[in-house]
Amino acid sequence: MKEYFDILRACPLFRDMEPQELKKALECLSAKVSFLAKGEAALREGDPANYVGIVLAGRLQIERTDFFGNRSILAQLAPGELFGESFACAGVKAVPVTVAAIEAAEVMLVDCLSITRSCGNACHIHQRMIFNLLQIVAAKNLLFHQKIEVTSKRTTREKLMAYLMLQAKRLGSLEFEIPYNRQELADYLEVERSGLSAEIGKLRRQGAIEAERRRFKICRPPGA
Amino acid sequence: MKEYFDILRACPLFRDMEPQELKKALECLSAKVSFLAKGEAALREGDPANYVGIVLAGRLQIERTDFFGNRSILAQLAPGELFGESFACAGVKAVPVTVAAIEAAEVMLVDCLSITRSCGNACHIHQRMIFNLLQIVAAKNLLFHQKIEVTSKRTTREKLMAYLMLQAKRLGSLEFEIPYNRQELADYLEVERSGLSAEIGKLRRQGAIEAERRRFKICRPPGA
DNA sequence: GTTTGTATGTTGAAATTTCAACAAGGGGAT
DNA sequence: ATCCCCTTGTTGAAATTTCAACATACAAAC
Repeated sequence: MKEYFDILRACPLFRDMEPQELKKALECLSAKVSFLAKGEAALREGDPANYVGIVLAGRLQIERTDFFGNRSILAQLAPGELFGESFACAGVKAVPVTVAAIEAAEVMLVDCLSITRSCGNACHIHQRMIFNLLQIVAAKNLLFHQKIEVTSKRTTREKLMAYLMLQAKRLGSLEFEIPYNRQELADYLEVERSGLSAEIGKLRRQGAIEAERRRFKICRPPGA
Repeated sequence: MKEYFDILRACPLFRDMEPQELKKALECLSAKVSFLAKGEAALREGDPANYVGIVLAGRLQIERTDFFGNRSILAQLAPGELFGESFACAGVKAVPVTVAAIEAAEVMLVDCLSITRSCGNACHIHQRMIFNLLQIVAAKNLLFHQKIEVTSKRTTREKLMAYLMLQAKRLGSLEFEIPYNRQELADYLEVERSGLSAEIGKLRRQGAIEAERRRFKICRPPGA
């Protein structure tokens, strides 16, 4: 577990914990580490929802595919971020999503009970983790709010601009890179890829944005 | 605060607390109660996000209205349920939603810090509330997951059927009542009201469902 | 009973999305 | 350089949604 110490120190689950405490916490958690190839799943739809996952390296994507094969992307995860924690904390039996690596990745899986159930000797560590978990789950909530805000727009164009404006705001610049390619962006916005490409082309020709692969620049904010 | 004691005992924030403890907790929280007329807002978009609200009576709706006046309904709240807790716990400055009463209602507002900040004398009560809050926020997360699952469908028909199937499953019967009228249902599904009405009519004529105001019956599950 | 207002259903035209299919471009492997 | 695969852009037809407008039904108020 030593090699992951620095990543874990930065993980919000262990926020405000001394190195010593983190070490103790890790002993309590009896975590196991998995290595994932690109495309492999850390959690599959239907798996039991006891586990909290922590991304140690690489990037993963939370997605869900319906009956007809339509993929919907819910969020993307970077090192230090958690997944599965909402399902585990809410006490559902099975996870309704798949968490898949979009590049080679490493994750740590922890039984959620070993976080929330206080152990005898170091109770305040568990309390700290529970409190941190609360903030993490609440922050996830905000992410979903944002996704809903974006996807509730009725046209591809509006969805795209809403998404881009949010990213611009988040990153503090009108020029930025997004973590999705076209297909993934379409699956996040819940629209058709070809229609999205068409709309990007139109906005580009109108001089509202510049777009080159994952790099975007907002030249004229919408409503102007 | 006495008159609300029974509602509060059933509120998940106070789960697994003895009446004595609940009483102590309430002293800590220094809550204030508001009475709301139909249509009045308990929380308005842009308000500071320090407060956790608890519904004491009546029903409220979490909604958000964009630039162009398009309303989007995120969830509906019944007595005992919380609102605003995610924003407060995530530490955002302002709430991005409006919580409005759809009928005369009473709510209790509590500063979130008074929940999460342990006080000197009854620490375990705060710990219990933090733990309960974690489960509540996680459960909210599931609600958003469901909404996203429904609204990610591409056609009005699919959204409607996905929503109805979820309700049927939740309520354990193919015949049930929904909490939304047509306009509200459209705002939840993120579609046009007239298109929704048209689609309901079509499904009715095809014998797939029966629908009368808020009462629905699924006669033929989709895919059959 | 009548009035009034709200909720729901209907319709046709315009706008938009989806779908399928293909073209163009980039990057890596050999 | 060539081949191959993957990503992105383009296009036209079919399907769907939106929009505006109006008809009908229902419930509460007078």
